[in-house]
This record gives sequence, C-alpha cells and structure tokens, in this order.
Amino acid sequence: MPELPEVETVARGLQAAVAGRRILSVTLRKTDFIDDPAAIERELPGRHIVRIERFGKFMLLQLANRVAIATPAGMLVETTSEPVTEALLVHLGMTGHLAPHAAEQPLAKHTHVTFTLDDGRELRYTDARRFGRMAYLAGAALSSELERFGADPLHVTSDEFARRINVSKARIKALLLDQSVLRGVGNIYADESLWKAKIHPNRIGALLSPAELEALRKELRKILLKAIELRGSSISDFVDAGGIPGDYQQHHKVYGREGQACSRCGTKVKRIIVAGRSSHFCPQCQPAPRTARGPRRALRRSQKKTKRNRRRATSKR
DNA sequence: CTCGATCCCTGGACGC
DNA sequence: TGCGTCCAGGGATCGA
Repeated sequence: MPELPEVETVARGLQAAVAGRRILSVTLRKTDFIDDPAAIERELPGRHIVRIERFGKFMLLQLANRVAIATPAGMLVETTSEPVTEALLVHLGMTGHLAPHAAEQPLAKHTHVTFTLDDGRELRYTDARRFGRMAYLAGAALSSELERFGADPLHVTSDEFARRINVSKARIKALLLDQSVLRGVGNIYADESLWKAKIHPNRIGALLSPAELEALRKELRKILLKAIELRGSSISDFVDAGGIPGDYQQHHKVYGREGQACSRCGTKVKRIIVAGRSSHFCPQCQPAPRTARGPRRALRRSQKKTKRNRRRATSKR
C-alpha cells in the first residue's frame, strides 16, 4: 500500500526512467477513477513530461509543451522551488502501479491507462481496485488542489507540527492520517511512529506534551527516511517503477504484528480500530489515555461492524 | 469540529 | 476444486 516512502520510490524511478519523454498518445480503458477523462485525452498528447515529483501520496507528472531539462535522478525529495503550472496527478490508492513497459509487452490485467511515449515505450497505469485517482490540472485549479493538503512530514518544522497537532481534539492516529494536517502518512507509518514515540493512538492531539510532539515528529521523519532508503514497505503487492519490491516491511515493529512480542518490552502487540482503521500498538509502551475512549468503545464498534457485515451479507442474497 | 457509517473495488485468505 | 464469506484500506461524503 503506497504511502509517502513508496510513492517517493516510484516517483524517483519514474524520474530516472521517463523524465524528458514526450507523450504521443493516450489510451483510456476504465475511467471511473479519473477526474475528467476528456481533459486527459485532450491535453496530454504532445506534452513533455518535464519531471516527476512526489506531493504527499500523489505523484505529480509536471508537463510542458517544450523540452525542459530534467533534474538528475535521485535528487527527488520533494521540491517546491519552481512553481508547477501544469501536471498530471496520480494517486496509487491501494493497488495502483505506474511504470514504463516495452510496447510489445502484453497488457497486464487491470491496465486502465496507457501513455505512448516518443521512444516507443508505454507508460502504463494498472490498478485492480481502482482506489487510485488521476487528474489533469493546470494553473489555479492545480494550486488550489495542492493547497488542500497539509505539511510535508519530512520538512515540517517543530513549531508547525506542534501547531497542527496541538490545537485538535481529534485522536493522534486520526490526525496523522488526515492529509490536510500532514500529507503522505498512512496507516503503516502512523502506527510505527506512534510506537517509536511511545504514544497511544487514542491520545488526543491537544493533550500531547511538547516533548511527546517533538519525539513524534522526529521519529516519524526518521522512519520515513529509513523507509525511503529501503525503497518502501512491500506488504501487499507494492513494487517500484522497475518492478522491485521494497524492504522496509522487515523493520515493522507493530504494523501487521498483532499478538507478537513488542521488541522493546515483550508485551503482545494489540490491534484496535481507531478512526476506522486498524491500529497496532504495544499496550505496555504506549499507555492508554484515561478518557472513556478506550477498549469499551472499541468493543462496541467491533460489535456494530459484525452486525453490519451480517446485514450486508444477507441483503446481497 | 469531530465522529461514525457507508460506499467504492477486487484479490487473497479461510472455512466448508 | 470451488464456492461463499470476510477482510484490507484511502478518501469522499453524509448525517449525528
């Protein structure tokens, strides 16, 4: 599941592989995940892919009419120095892949978009679940779209991080996942950073101490950088633009480790639902808040969920 | 403002 | 082998 490190990995791969190429033609198949399919068919043919950047969990394929000089590969930790005025936004959702292929290579299942490039290759987007998103945006529409998102967790200052988290009565897990607070953090890295900073996912943002906030910011940043170094976590079917999986999943301390021993204290890792998402934590290292938001509520929720699934199952028949 | 509920979607795991 | 069922989850949206 692509979060910031995985998207960064794919973006770097694409920057090396297709930056500078011109798009000759576009073929769309399923389009229900595309904001305005006609705009893509109309605007992309003839455009050059100037460079590929990551923005939160999005990739921005910056476009231009003329050839521009591509930045060297590997220098791609998100830059905002030059204004982007025209871009294809790609969100990989859960199962999206964007990668170049030889034209003669057969189409993989669930290939929904093909861009034919001027060197004969094809840039193909595949996405089994179609939880991804694609949009062509330019000018004011592009900037206002990007403004909806919060700070980049790699570059956010202590002050801004504290300001964004500390004013909210929402739970810290929900805040970490909220793309308008921080852009790019998903379930894996939220759980991992909370474990490392010894903060329970149900804690209220406004009630975290300055020391806890700073620990969280630093650990989150360290974890994300390490994960980028290892080219992301491959837990379902994530692979980079060259088809190579990442290695960070071997470093997960709590995510996907329910029932296993906490590597710090040996207590069994627990899983609860917070903000509608699985949350993995160590009940010993990450003490629960005193408020009534703890196990009882989680229990009630899981009972409801069971009922809902039963209802859904019966109504289908 | 914050929350839960619901929907989108399909592959994979699991039970029988 | 095969079928039914459940589950995973990011994000949008709606109503409480």
